[in-house]
Amino acid sequence: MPELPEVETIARGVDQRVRGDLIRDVWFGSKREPFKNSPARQAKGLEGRTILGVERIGKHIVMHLSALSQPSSEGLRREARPPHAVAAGLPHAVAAVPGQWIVHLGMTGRLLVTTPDAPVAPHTHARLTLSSGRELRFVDPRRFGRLEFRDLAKTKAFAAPGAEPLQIGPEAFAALFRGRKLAIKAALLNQSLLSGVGNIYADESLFRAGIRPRRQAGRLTHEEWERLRLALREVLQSAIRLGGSSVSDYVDANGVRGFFQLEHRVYQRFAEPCLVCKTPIKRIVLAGRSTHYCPHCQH
DNA sequence: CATTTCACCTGGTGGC
DNA sequence: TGCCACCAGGTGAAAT
Repeated sequence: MPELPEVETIARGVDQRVRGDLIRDVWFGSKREPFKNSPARQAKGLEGRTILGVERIGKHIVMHLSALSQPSSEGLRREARPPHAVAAGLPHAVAAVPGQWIVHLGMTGRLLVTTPDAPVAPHTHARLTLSSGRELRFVDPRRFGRLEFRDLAKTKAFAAPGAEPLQIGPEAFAALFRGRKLAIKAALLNQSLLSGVGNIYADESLFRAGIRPRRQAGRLTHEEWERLRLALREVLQSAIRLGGSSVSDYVDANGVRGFFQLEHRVYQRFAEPCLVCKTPIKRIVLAGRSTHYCPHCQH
């Protein structure tokens, strides 16, 4: 389900509503699927900690947690610092033994802030009771999502391996692809090169850059790489502004759908006329994924 | 090592 | 209404 814009929207929404809150109690609904480390370990890492902030890294949602038994910090709640500031430097009051809860939504995962009495959806795998009276829930029918707790005192800081598409500059972007033989779309989807791009935004950015998805990544011209970098940035930023794409059931932390699906120009528009030239949109399978492009506008 | 394919899951849709 | 094939925003292990 969620790619960079959807994950960003959810992370911002969750951050807004739970930053500074204290996790009173944690409930996990199943023992196996979504847990990279055991539910017991995760509960131990979460309970009694204060949520310092929530941010997106690649397609991961990273919740920064205070050391155990730290009092809920009013200062932090008021400050409303941008999420990346939390990662950049934790305040010394809580820097001793912080931890991180890392949520990956897979295809169908949702992270929702609700009231405790809201009906519990099927496939709810985690419920965090917060001292403010809110509840944070993780719901994931297909169970491709993953939950993990990390203790920074014992492991190195979490970082997605790939570059952030919204930050990367022209030279670094070109360097990702130079010399590679795989299709440019497959390269865009490779999270160890770029982190955050998925099937929708790969197709949409290639259309906007006028590049066919099957082209060899290493054989694009420098100008094409740059067009692609800018198209990708533009498409991701627009999608974030519109709250992401709701293709079937995606909703943000407040249960609200996104609107970027209305801006899709090729994704899931097979056989429909290209919005630029009226040529029917093609659909192929590439890297095992449904792939859409305009045979006239993309070269 | 680079690249491709497939399994992992559930649920929705459309054809018969 | 039922059954079946096919499709879906992702990823990592296994195969090539």
